[in-house]
Amino acid sequence: MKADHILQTAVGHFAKEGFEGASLSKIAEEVGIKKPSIYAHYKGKDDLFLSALQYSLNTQKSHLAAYFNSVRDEPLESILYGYFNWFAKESQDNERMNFILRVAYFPPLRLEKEVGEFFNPFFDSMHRHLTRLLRERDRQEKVLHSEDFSNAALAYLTVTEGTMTELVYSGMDRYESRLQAVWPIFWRGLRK
Amino acid sequence: MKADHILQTAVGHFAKEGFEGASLSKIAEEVGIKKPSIYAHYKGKDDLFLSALQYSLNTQKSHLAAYFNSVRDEPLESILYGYFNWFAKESQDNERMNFILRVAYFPPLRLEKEVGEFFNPFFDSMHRHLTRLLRERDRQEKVLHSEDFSNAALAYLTVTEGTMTELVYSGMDRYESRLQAVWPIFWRGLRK
DNA sequence: TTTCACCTTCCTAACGGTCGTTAGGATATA
DNA sequence: TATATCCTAACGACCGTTAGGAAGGTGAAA
Repeated sequence: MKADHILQTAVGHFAKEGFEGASLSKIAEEVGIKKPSIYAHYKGKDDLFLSALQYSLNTQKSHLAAYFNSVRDEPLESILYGYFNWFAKESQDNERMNFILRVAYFPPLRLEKEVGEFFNPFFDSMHRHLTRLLRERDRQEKVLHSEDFSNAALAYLTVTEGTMTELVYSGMDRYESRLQAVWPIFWRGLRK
Repeated sequence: MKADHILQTAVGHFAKEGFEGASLSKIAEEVGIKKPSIYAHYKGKDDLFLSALQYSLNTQKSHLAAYFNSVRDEPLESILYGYFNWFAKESQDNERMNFILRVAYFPPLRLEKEVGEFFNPFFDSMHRHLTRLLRERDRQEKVLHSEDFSNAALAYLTVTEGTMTELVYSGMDRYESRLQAVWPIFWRGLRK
C-alpha cells in the first residue's frame, strides 16, 4: 500500500528533522511520487504527522506487549534489564523510537494538545503495566526492598527514559557505558 | 545592549520552536526591531543560534560552579539531591535549560558537528567534576558502596538527565513525583 | 569650534527560494 | 460510470538574506 509507504518514510523524516524541519517534497521524493500525490492519502501535513504518531505508538505498544510476554517466565531482574537491550535493538532497526521520543519531548506547539492525548494514555498504561508486573513478580520472588510498586515503576521508567534519550543523542557506545554504570546501582537500590 | 536582547529572545524562541520552527521575524518583533536589523549584530540565523548556544552553555557552566561551591560543606547526599531542586528552580526562571536540552538531543542536522563541539567538552567536564566530587567526599564520609566513582558519576548524570527531560516534557508536578520515586531508590543503590 | 569621514544601527524594499496547499485533468481500476 | 491515484501548474505565504539608504554618534583634521 502506498499510503503505508508514505507513512513509514514520514516517520524517518520527522524523526531526523522534526515536524517543522521535515518537508513533504522530500518525503514524496523518497517515496518516488510528487508532493501533491500525498494529498490523495492524507489531508495534509498535520494529518500525516498525527497518523505517523498514532501508528508508531500502536506498533510500539504491541511490540512492548510481545516482549514482556516472551520473557514472562524469567526472573524479574532479567525482565527489567533485558528491556534495555530490547529497545536498544528496536531503535537500531528503525526510527520509530527516535520519532516517538522526539515528539514526546518536543511536539510541534500547534499540535501539543493532540499529541498529549496520544501520549498520556500510552505512558499511563506503561506505568500501570509495570506496577502490576512488579507486584505479581514480587509475590513469587520476594526480591524487592519496598512494596511501593507504583513508585518503583515510576523510578524504573525514569531510568529507562534517561538511557533512551542518551541512546538517541550519542549513539550505542555511550549508551552501553551509561547502562553498565546505572543498572547495578539502580538494581541494588531496588532489590532486598 | 541590543545584541544581548536579541540573543536572550532567541534562546526562548529556539527553546520553544526549535531551530527550524523559530523565525527571525518573530524574534525581531518581540525585541521591537525589524528583521533585517538582526543582521547588524549577527551574520545570520546560524550565527545567532550558535551564539545563543555558546552563551547558554557558558552561563550554565558558571551557575553550576556557583551551586557546587555554595554547598561544598554539606553532606554528599544533600549536595546530590539538592542539585535536582536547584536545576528545577533554574529552569523555572528562564528557558536556557530547555534550550540546552533541546539542542543537545535534537540539534539542527546541518549544525550537528558544531553543536557537538560545544557539548562534548561540557558533558566531559561535568563528568570529571562529579567524579572528583564523589571521590573527595567519600574520602571524608566513607558513605559510598563502590569505589568506582567514574561510573557512579555517570549513573548520577543519567538519572539527572532522565528527570530533567521529564521536567521539560510534562512540567513541575510530574517531575516532583518522579524525583520522589527515583531518588530514594537510586541513593539506596549508591550508598554503603 | 566646525567640518568631514567613518561606523553603527536601524529602516524599507525586494530578492530567490521553499513551504503547504489547491485546482484541474489524465489514467487506471472496479 | 464512479472512484482512487497520480500528475502538472500554480497559488499565497513565509522564509533567510541582501541592497541601499537614513539617522545618529564618534573622533580626527581643519
